[in-house]
Amino acid sequence: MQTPDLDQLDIAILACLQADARTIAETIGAKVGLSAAAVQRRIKRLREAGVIEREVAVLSPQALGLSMTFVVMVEMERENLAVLDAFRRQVLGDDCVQQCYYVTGSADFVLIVTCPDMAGFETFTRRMFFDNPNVRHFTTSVAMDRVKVGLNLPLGP
Amino acid sequence: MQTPDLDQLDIAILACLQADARTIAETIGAKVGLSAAAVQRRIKRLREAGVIEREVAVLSPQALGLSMTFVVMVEMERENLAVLDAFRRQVLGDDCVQQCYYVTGSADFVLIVTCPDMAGFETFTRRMFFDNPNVRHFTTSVAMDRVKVGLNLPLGP
DNA sequence: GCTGAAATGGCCTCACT
DNA sequence: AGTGAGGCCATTTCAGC
Repeated sequence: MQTPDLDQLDIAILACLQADARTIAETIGAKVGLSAAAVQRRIKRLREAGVIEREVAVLSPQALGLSMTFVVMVEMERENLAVLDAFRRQVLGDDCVQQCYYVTGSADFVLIVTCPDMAGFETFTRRMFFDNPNVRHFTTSVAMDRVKVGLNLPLGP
Repeated sequence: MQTPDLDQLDIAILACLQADARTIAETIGAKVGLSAAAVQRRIKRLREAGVIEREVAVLSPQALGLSMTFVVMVEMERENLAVLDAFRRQVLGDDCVQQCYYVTGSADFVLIVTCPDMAGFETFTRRMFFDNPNVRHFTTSVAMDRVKVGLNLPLGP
């Protein structure tokens, strides 16, 4: 990543695309005051520059039977690189883990986990935590409501 | 949401689209063993049924100068509906807040926050927490690494 | 260099089989 | 569900600013 000189037009285009990637160039052009061709040229440039990392379909967790979300704070036994890396790999390979952050503070990792039900989550905790001697402690919070699920980054000043 | 009878072909199509929403129907068809038109018919159905909620561009936080991510646990003063709803609205209107979950446990809310820098986060904490008498306590964890940022839901059995 | 207008080409859509 | 005609949209080209 090297060239993030984005003008206001780029920002406006990005705002449209992160709201709806299927917005046609003509519509965007009308909003930002550019021709459709110019919009598409900029989109192509933004893709190649990596400002637009990818374009994805957002699926409904409910429709897929994944109605439960959990926030889990994980504290590791000893913070050496090998242990942390092993846990990273385990997290990356587990489909239940939607997100994982390696953080400062009392916990080492924060996980956002989705499961079909409570039983699924128990199976998850077993394979992820109880079977892992390097996990000292974990704290689970059940998400009663997803107030905000951020896919959009704040744009503009 | 009422009609989640998805067969294996639907699942396979969804897997393609949540990896890359720009995958053309012909390519998907070759993978799953269907004609392009059949794939598009299914995609249309999945969109109308709400299984595909939307299609969005994923932007690079770095490219937009949002290099810092925080996990914040928030504890409210008194858990009455008015206070909680007010906080919800505040969260929804704040661009720094990427995600927010209302959870069980010692904390009431878990926030995922992105800011350009530490100063930006301090400004955020002031307007969101210190200026809010209903916030009893909050704990910040700085994300040193985004190990996994889940946009993909686990598909299949 | 970036823009807008027009021509080309690709993909989606729809009617029909 | 597959096939093919039609239409829409992205892409390229070219001239102008």
